[in-house]
Amino acid sequence: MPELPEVESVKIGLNQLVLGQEIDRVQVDWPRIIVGDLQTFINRLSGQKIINVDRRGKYLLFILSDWVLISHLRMEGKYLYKTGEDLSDHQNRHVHVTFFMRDGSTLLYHDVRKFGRMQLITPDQLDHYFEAKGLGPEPTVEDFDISVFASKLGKTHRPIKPVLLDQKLVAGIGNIYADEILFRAGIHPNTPCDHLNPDQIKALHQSILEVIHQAVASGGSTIRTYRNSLGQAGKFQQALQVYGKEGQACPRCGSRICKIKLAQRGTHFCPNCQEAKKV
DNA sequence: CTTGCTGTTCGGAA
DNA sequence: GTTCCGAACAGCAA
Repeated sequence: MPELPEVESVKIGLNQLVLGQEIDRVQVDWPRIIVGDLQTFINRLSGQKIINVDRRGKYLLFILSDWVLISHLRMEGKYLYKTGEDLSDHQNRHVHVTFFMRDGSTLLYHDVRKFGRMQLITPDQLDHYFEAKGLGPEPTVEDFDISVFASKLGKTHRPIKPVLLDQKLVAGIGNIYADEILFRAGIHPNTPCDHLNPDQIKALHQSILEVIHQAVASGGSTIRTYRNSLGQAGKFQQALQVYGKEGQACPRCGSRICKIKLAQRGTHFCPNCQEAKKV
């Protein structure tokens, strides 16, 4: 489910719900969710206080007294917060990790496909963790430098879409926003990166900043099942122009939106507005 | 019933 | 270095 805007919305919701809560104990019903030793994970979380909830790319970061809990929601991970009296969803078969708080409330991790992952690291390992993954800059005006972006694009002949997805040139873009960004920039998803001219790179950089910013402001997109931790759907799906619009009229020129498979991912684009650049 | 599709990431093989 | 494929899973549509 979640790309950067959805994770950001989850982060904001969690900060309203669990800030200052102290974890009493943790129950894990699907051990594969946890990276590293399960018992160590459980032991270390007992007694930890939630100082803050942060985000880097699509990674959710629970800043605890002594540890950082890194949580990746992958396709369908969700957090549900329940007060002490509210036992709904405790028996839900898709709840795989339960955080029992000292005040009796609970934080449930719900993940239908069980693809999500959680890992504990120390605060001083945080920078190294993301550096080791090669995670690119946040798509913000402050962090996302166009000259660095242009330089890296010029070094690869790969099609632009999978490059946007691989998190290394810029963090947080997933399949939905990649298609929307390329449509707004008027660039065909199959265009080799080293064929993009300076105007196209400028348009692409600008589209990345704008689409992600607008999606964050809209609380993300709810395509099938996404909800933030307050149970709210996103609103940006109403602003989508090509994703999931196969066969519909392009909002700019009226051509029919195409859907192809590119790097094993469904890819939507307008064959007229995003014509492949001649090589 | 079967097949193919889905918002992600990782690792192995060609 | 790049690309393809499968794996990790469950549910839904055709």
